Amino acid sequence: MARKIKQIETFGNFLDSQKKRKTEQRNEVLKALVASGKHTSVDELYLGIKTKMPTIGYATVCRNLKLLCESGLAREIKIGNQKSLYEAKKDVGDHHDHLICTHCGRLEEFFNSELEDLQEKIAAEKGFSPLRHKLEIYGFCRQCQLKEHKTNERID
Amino acid sequence: MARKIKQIETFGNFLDSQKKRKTEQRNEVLKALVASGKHTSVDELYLGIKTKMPTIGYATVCRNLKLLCESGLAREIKIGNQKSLYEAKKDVGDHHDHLICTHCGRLEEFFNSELEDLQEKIAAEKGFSPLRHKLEIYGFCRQCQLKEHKTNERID
DNA sequence: TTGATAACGATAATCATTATCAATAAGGTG
DNA sequence: CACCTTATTGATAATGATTATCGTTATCAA
Repeated sequence: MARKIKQIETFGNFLDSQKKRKTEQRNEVLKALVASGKHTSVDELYLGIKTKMPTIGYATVCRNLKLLCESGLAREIKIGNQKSLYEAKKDVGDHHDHLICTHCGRLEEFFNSELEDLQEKIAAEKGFSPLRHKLEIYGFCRQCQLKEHKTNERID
Repeated sequence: MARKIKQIETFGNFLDSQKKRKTEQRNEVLKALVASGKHTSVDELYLGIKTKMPTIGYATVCRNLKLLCESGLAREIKIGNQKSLYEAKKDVGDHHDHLICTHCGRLEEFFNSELEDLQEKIAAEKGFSPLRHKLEIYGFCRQCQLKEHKTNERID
């Protein structure tokens, strides 16, 4: 077991560069996130890691997910007041936007380079030097369009 | 005093259509938001309204700001874990996106129809029927680019 | 090996927002 | 107008994810 993951080394280099220490917990959080392969809540990761490392604390998982985001290996998805979701990036610099169904909560990713270029252009026109962005498009997914014919969307 | 604002009537119609009651508090919240003419926090609106209506409660301001959003007369801006900001829309259906300076917090609005169209197209390709979206572009504004020459910001 | 201290685990604190609930008032009805 | 139903209010407690705190533990450079 304990298959080596290429991200472990990247993370290690990041920790070195920041003069931060390497710990079992940090590796476990990274491995759990990569293994999940999806948008995952802190709770789910916490419970998963607890089976291998029963002593780990919730705050440690939170702290180290934030650290992974700083390292560029993970990304936080935060929508409104909902709890944060985290996901591992396939590569540093990987990026995508989100389509969110307001009816069933389905979350779909997309990437469109035309859109990226256009945003770059718009920011430049306003004198901004853009670093990153967050685009969420809300609507009804295909399934919910079929199932529901009312359009009286109500969010609360 | 009490200059009539055209939004009062629109809001009244909305309340009628939803079989909700017209109250002094609802009008005051709407008027305060329109008068502020900017992105305003609940606290600021609450304190402002309190000078004219000392008995109003914080929860009432919160509730009615949400209601104004439902009516289409206002919009909520929520970034990360920060407290919500609200702004009056000039017209129902008015929409814009945001450029946010990660250094000084400057918030700038923009609207680009090409961008809107492209998003519509992308959503349709994925089978989504889009209702609204939220785009935030983070980076350095012009002033902060001049002041700061370090580029130690993380890109994702 | 060891000392300084970063990181940990457990838990309390934070803080914007939401829920609760008794009192009030909107607005329809007679 | 007086009455009644109940939506809305104001005050405050509850919520809940996240962050801060703090004593203990573990990393790692010397």
